[in-house]
Amino acid sequence: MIYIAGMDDHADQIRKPRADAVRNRERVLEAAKTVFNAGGPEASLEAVAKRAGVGIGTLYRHFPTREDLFEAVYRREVEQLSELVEHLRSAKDPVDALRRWLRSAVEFVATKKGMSAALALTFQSSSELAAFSTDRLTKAIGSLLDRAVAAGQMRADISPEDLLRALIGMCYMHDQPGWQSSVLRMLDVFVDGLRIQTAAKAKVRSAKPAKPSAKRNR
Amino acid sequence: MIYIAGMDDHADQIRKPRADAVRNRERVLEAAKTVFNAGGPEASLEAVAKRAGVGIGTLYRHFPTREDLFEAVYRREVEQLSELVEHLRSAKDPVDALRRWLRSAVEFVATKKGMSAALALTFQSSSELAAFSTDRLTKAIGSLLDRAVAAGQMRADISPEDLLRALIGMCYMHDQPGWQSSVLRMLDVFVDGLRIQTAAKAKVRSAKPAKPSAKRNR
DNA sequence: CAAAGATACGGAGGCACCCTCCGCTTCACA
DNA sequence: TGTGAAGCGGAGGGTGCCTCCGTATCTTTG
Repeated sequence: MIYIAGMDDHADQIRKPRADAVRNRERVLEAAKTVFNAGGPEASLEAVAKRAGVGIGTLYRHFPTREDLFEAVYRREVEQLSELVEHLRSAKDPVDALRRWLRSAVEFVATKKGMSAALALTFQSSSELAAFSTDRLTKAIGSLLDRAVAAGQMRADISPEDLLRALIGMCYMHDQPGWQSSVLRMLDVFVDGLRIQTAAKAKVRSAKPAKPSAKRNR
Repeated sequence: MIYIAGMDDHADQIRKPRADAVRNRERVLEAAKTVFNAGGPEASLEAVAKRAGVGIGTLYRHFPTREDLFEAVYRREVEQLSELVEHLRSAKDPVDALRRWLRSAVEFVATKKGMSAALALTFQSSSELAAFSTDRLTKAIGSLLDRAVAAGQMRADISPEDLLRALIGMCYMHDQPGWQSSVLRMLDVFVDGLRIQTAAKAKVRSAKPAKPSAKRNR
């Protein structure tokens, strides 16, 4: 829902927001996206203000707390991720749909650097973004999970929260070389564990065994 | 290896370390354990010094960096965890041994609060503790894993590093209510996924289904 | 035991960042 | 174009990090 000039509120007339305020807010957001993606969620807010060409006071007026700013930056991203479920709803194999969504999530974290920290907030703070993310992502996973369970292909004793936690946890380790392939492998194991084994498919299912015998000891 | 007074180095005589230095080092360690366990690894070092009844300079002389202090506190803990493997080596079922060790690790994290952060370092820094932990824990897991693989009960395409990463990742979410049972459930799923299914055991194996149908949507 | 070094102590001080507050500027509206 | 509401910037007070060095304390030697 965007406010458009000329879209008169017939109720008490409201002053049009000042142009410079709008502009500055946008600049700060843009700068924050860059800075957070580069330096993680601990990055200096003064650096953000500087990069936005704005006083520190201005930054704090628009986003009173660090979380507010973080939230504004990553809310859209989380939404995008959760909407990915729509595309997968029509897939034939519900287990595979879940697997694919999880992989997309990993891809997402790999691309946007601040993402994993944003997701981690889900289980660590009670900010607004946390609530939002938890809700959206839980529902997203829940719908995939339900379908697979209903089809009798997946055990029913795992909640979406559980799965989300596992996903986020694994992605949180995202700064070692090779983390991505490792996580993908783990997710496959995971999904295999969730699956209800039928006699016909009782064989090990692994998507792409990284290397037949993984390197041991460094 | 502890230095004992009277245990003469026959080489160049070495001055006995000053008593106050030894005492202070110990005090700082003790204080740090408390403070880190309470406030996490970001806790104020000045608070540590204060609690130790020592100047900040003294703290820094003994432990030049935050990591040094953290390492000194948690090295012992990690060692203890890795030694737990010895007890499990004799177990009959190698898969179960692995499962048990993982559970112990979770228990460990639940008890010592700074632990999960210490473990997370493993994949995030290149501190000495990180190297030490990685080495010890990788070997610990590796030995359990190898046994299960050799017995033909577990797939071979997962490395100890992978598993460690998954474990740490899941534990990293350790500050929400109910995390522990959630993680335990996840670990069961995980081990199930690792297992090579035989026709005889092709049934879902779940240790203790938390609640038959886990709460969905909050 | 006393003197002499060697060693360690403490905390002041410089730096970076956090966040608040308020005098000054700029904008929307009339 | 005047005017007050809205917004701006950055000084300033607070906290924590870490370094540096004058002073205090300990070990050793005579």
